[in-house]
Amino acid sequence: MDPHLLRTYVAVARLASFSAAARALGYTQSAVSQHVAALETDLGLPLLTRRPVAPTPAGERLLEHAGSLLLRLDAARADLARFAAAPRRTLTLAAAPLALPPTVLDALAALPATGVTLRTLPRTEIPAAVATGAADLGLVDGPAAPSDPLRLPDVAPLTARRVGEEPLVVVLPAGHPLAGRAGLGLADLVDARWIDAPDAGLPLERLRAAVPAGPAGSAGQGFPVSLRYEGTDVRTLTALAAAGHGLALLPRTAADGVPLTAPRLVHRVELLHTGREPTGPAAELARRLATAETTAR
Amino acid sequence: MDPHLLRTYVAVARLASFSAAARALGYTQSAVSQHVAALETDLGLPLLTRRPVAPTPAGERLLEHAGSLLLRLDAARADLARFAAAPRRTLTLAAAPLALPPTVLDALAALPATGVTLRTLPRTEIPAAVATGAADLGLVDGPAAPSDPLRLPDVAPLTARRVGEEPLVVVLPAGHPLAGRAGLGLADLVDARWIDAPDAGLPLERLRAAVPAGPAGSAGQGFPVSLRYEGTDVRTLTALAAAGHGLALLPRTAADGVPLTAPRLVHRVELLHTGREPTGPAAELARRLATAETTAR
DNA sequence: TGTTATTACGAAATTCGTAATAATT
DNA sequence: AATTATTACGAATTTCGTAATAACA
Repeated sequence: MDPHLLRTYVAVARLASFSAAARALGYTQSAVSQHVAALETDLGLPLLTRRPVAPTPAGERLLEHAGSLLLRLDAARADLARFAAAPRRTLTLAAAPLALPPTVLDALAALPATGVTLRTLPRTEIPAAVATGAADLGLVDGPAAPSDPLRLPDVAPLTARRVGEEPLVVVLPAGHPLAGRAGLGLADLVDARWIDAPDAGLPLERLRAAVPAGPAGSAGQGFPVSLRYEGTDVRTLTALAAAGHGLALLPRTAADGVPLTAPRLVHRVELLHTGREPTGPAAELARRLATAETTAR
Repeated sequence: MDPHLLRTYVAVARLASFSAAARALGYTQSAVSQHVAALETDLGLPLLTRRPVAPTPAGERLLEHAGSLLLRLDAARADLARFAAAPRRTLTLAAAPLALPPTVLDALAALPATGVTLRTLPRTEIPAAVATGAADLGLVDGPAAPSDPLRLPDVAPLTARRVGEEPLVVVLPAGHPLAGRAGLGLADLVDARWIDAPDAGLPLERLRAAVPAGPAGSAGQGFPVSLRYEGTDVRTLTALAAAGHGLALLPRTAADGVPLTAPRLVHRVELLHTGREPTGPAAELARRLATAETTAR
């Protein structure tokens, strides 16, 4: 299972064409065909049906493996490359949309302004961005039990450090029957209509798992979805919620809303960097965030 | 970064010798030397010091990456191999020492007796055993917030399903001052002496993270260790605890002890299998455990 | 001096492109 | 008929072993 073979196999499967993959990779049709054939004989299985080109069940499965395998390979190479590289003079920061609370923005503003690049990505892509060196530091967020670390996909040995934790609020449209209430429990809201915004907001899937059983034997799996928003723009999400498309759960500083009482969950932000100590501006930011965290407690 | 090169590099680093690695891998000294040289030029870094043979800092780091990388490769190959393999007639079960509650033992006993092999492993090795095909099914356990999934290292796309959850108890020696108490909170015990038994018991590290802040501003990191036990034998652990070497936290069915009141944690057991549906006896066991779980609720 | 890593070199295997062939729409 | 995958084949490269060399202990 040579990574080269895997890479071409992935390209062929994604483009659904040997020749297109060959063009994309700078190979010949012939070479691509040979790569796929070699992989198939190595594994002893057909991976693709030809005409139309589509992965077999085994091929589908290989795609899952290949994705994280190739990602890890890139991550390893990038990590090793940092040993030889000169200390960075610039800072590239990859942040999930809700992972920029005021503390982080302040620390960022206080940085001696070298070239800072800030990039917003869906939260699931942040670890990969840091691991492959596309970003020097990452800011991930998510719902978590108070003082529990986030669940992050491990693409490489990364270090995560908490830089913020705040309550969650529910964004309700003005006329909503619950709008007057001072505090709500998540369990009160399992039957409400929700906006599923896995990238801009918090993935509902996590909430389903977090709410113990549902009140009074509620069947189904709670948190029914009225609208799905696939972008990363938080203001769009709050606008949708205010307009009555459904409820949305956000950290307090991201939106005005009704606070959740005694929530089992908080919104947590973690700073992500590679296993070794960061250097240059990245180290500076990490230091500022660390002190901001400890003094705030 | 050819996997072959990685594999020989890992062997050389672990055996601290080119020639020993060559013997172990069925290569020549020369070939091994060339492999390492190729890897070093590819990455542009020295990975090993010679005489004595030891990894450089970059080499250390590569070892971390290589470990999970090669594991994932094996896992992918094993997973794909299952597509071609005949349905299994036997069942190999890899279980952590505390991951065999009565429900599981009952289900196992009720199986139409084909060849069943049960293997006890440290909990950290269970996912790898399942992913690489060394076991058909795995049973992992660990402390978790009630109805929260366990945190498992993702070596491959595995499926985990809860098969049991029970309270935790503290094993105290007979004369212990707290022995009379009906129920204890974990926070009462941060200053007690503990036995760290990451394989036989529950890793203390997890408890440190789980207990919010420590009572009355307790400094340090709580749960001081008086003895470390590295085996997987639960009876040894309970004996050590009873003899007064320190406290141990165990699931209720594994040991008599003082129950923990209102714990933020329970002991949870999950059944692990590969992403596709298991076949043969493995499927049978999974089915029995699923029904046992739902009827027990 | 004995063990162990590196280097030189050649045979064998592999990899990839050209070009011809076969199969599908 | 046109596009696209496979196959045949040869040149270039890579890989691994033998054997000589060099560097420790």
